[in-house]
Amino acid sequence: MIEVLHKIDSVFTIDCVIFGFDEGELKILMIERNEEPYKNWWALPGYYVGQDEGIDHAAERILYELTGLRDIYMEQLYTFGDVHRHPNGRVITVAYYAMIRLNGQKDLKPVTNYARKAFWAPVNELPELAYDHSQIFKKSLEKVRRKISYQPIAFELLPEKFTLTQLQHLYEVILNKKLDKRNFRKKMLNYGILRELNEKQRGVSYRAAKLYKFDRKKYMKLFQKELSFSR
Amino acid sequence: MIEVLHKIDSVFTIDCVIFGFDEGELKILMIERNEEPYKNWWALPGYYVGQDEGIDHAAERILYELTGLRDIYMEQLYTFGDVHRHPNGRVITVAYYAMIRLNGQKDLKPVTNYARKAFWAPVNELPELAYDHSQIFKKSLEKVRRKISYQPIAFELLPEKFTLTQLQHLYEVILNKKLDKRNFRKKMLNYGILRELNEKQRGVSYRAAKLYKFDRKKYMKLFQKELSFSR
DNA sequence: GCAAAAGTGTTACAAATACACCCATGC
DNA sequence: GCATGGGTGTATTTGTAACACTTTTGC
Repeated sequence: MIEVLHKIDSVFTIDCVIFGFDEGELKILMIERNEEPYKNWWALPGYYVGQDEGIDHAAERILYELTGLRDIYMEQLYTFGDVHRHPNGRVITVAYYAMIRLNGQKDLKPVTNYARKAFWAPVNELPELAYDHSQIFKKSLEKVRRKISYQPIAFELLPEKFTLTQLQHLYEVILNKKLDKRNFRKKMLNYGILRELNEKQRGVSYRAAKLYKFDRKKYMKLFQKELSFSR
Repeated sequence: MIEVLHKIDSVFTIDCVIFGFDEGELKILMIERNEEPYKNWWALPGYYVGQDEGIDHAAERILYELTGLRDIYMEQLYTFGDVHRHPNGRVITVAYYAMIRLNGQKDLKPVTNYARKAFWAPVNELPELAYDHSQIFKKSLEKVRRKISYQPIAFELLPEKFTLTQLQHLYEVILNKKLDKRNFRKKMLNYGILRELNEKQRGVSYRAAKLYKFDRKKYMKLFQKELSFSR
């Protein structure tokens, strides 16, 4: 018989990985920290979980306080609990992630002064982040890559109306590979989850493309049939 | 500006979902609790995380203390943090899962007396479990179902040497559907990750089947090529 | 010889891939 | 008229699905 440890309190936080797509680039929502440790460093929006709140709810609250974004549906990614991940001692964090539409630049205004500012950063040009946030970011990018191959999460990132080429570019950016135009369009249209609109692009100096909408209802009907863009 | 909560301690635990396969049934490792709350109830092996240990390490320690099993590689499943999931107050738990081989009945001997005993229970006949463990179990079963469709985790559950029929039965049990014998064998052998042995089943009262081994090296070479048994 | 499971191939259909040219528009 | 991206079809290959009978073995 070995002696059993008794109840031990730990400090507990949430970090949010929020993806956006803008100017043909995949971006991630960052804050600039205004407190020690890692003062002035870039970090994922994250903070302590309250004693009396569920963690899903805490994630939404924290994201709002640090960035001003509300009502973002996030999913849990992973929990990070290395002993030395936080310089002040044992802090366990649950990472959440979401993909959102950047239509017309939603205002990013931290409601606390724990963050000096919040901003979108291209995922390809990130410096080293505070704590183990670089690792958390890396893991969420892998997750998004896997997930986009079988679920229509790409639509969350695009404006409501989009062209097939925009959609394809987004897939290419996330999967980091070129896709064949004809095959991509054939496959996408075959799923039957896009609704063609009676509308075209405007203001482009070349042939205007048709606009499409993601048809959530039709998608829900297929439901089990998962999309596949793995190859 | 709203006021920001300050550091808040939470109680933090790990729960382990361990799958096994025996007598043609999928089983899960349970303990019978010896302490309040939920004294005498069935529960997943789980306990408090130490102040100075990483959570992955804590998972291994806790599984050992409650069941006597050592060196089981577990993966993280999900973190459960509803406010009311634990009657004694706020307790956040990280669930881990693993699939293991039950060769010759490994001894199950709790090293603490927090568990009265540990035992294998068929997944189809579980009663309601302590805390939210029924929910945790349900989520891990879904995960295993998804994962077996694209990764060779089935081999972890079988004895080292097995027949194709045993392998097929395991897939059928986990996926909860019948598979076609000829197609299954064709597909499996085509992957090239099975090594045929110069050995046959013994002690059966019908035509003895060839035995196979999972060839981990060949699998690692394919690596990216994920197995598919989704339909 | 019979019960019980092992073992085996073909055909039909669906999905994925590779591949190149003309079209519409704004300037 | 030219630059730019929009839009389209076919042939090939690959993978999946459906399907039934003979063989081996222990008793």
